Amino acid sequence: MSRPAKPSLTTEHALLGFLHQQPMHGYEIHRRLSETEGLGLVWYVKQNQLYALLGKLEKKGYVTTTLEPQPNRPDRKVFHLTNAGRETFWAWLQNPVQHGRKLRLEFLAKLYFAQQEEPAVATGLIEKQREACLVWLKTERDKIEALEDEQPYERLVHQFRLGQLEAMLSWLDTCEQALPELTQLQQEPPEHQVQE
Amino acid sequence: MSRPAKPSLTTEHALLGFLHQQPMHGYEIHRRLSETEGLGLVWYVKQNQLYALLGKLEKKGYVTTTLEPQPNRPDRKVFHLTNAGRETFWAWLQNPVQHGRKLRLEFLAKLYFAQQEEPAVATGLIEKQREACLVWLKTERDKIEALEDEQPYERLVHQFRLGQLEAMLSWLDTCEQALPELTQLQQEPPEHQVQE
DNA sequence: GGCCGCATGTAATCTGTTACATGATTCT
DNA sequence: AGAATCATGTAACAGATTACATGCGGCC
Repeated sequence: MSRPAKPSLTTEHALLGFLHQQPMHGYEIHRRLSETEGLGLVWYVKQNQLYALLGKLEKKGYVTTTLEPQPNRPDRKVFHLTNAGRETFWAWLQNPVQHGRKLRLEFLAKLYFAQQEEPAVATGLIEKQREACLVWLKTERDKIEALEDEQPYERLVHQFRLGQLEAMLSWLDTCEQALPELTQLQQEPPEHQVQE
Repeated sequence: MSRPAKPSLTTEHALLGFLHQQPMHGYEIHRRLSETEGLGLVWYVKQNQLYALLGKLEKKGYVTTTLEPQPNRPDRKVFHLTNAGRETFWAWLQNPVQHGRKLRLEFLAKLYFAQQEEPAVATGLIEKQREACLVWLKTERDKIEALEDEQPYERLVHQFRLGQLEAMLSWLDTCEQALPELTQLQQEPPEHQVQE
């Protein structure tokens, strides 16, 4: 009788984003993640790990698979999003990351997919992330003030985090300004076609 | 006939720093890492993982152990640095970290131990780290320039990294300025005494 | 009586990496 | 002839996390 348990929303949910665009087979996802453009710049997943992750997503019921025979090649295993998968993806996409160190990978991945949706999705994500960052920032500032002039090492630690957070916040502003430019690219005709 | 292989210098070498101060048993190291002061603020290692790491360091020949009987308690297993351990620690301590994401944990750990040595050790570490960061900074700047106005997502990715690096560099300056304050604390009498 | 501190670990699990395996086609 | 591309994986190992295990003394 185990309940679905917590979704916990980690980076692997980003894979659902590819299937949200259209059903896709593993090799194709790997090809996209291997490009030096797009998400591949931020997140590279090794081929074997990718297949393992896709298998896990199937076991959790986020995707189903169909086999597409190829002449003289192994069958393509095409992954399709289920409703549960779609819901999980949306939840993942719209929630900010809960730690500063996750901006580098996970937030950038969210932004990548958010930017391909309605502009409002990306705007909302950025706004929520900014709020989260501001809370962390305040915490660090308070800690630094509380330390005053004692414990110089501890102060340096918090100043490091503070500096990183300030840079993140100012970068989030840059993101917001770049959004129109970002979303207008989506209007151009798609380049990749999976079905023949 | 396997050679010692590369030392590879990871965070676990930080443990050697505790033993550099004086021989110590596992529980004592854990106690220090559990404090909200000092290194514990940056690096928390779970008890069982700590024992595993210490065992690994012993197997690699960086430490030796002696048993110190306790009345009504399990024997203390006291770890002592070997010459190999001392050399490895110094190499780890003096070399900058090789990726920006390692500043948060590993560089801060290096700084913690460096600050307890001669001021020149900390100064040298900061300077080397600054040089490494400047190289990364230049790489990112070049990439951003090369992109010009195309590929706005890619530009955002590099701008994120650039912002983090700039914050790191400015923080390294703060570190250097804080050094005198930091090292003068070392002159005060030690608070922790292991031997009775 | 129950929890915290002292002091040590082992075992099972999860996650990720490296290496290995297959087999046809197209490019150089 | 050899390498790269297409397309899928398995097996072995390394690392960290979680849970489990022991046992005494002192405090509330």
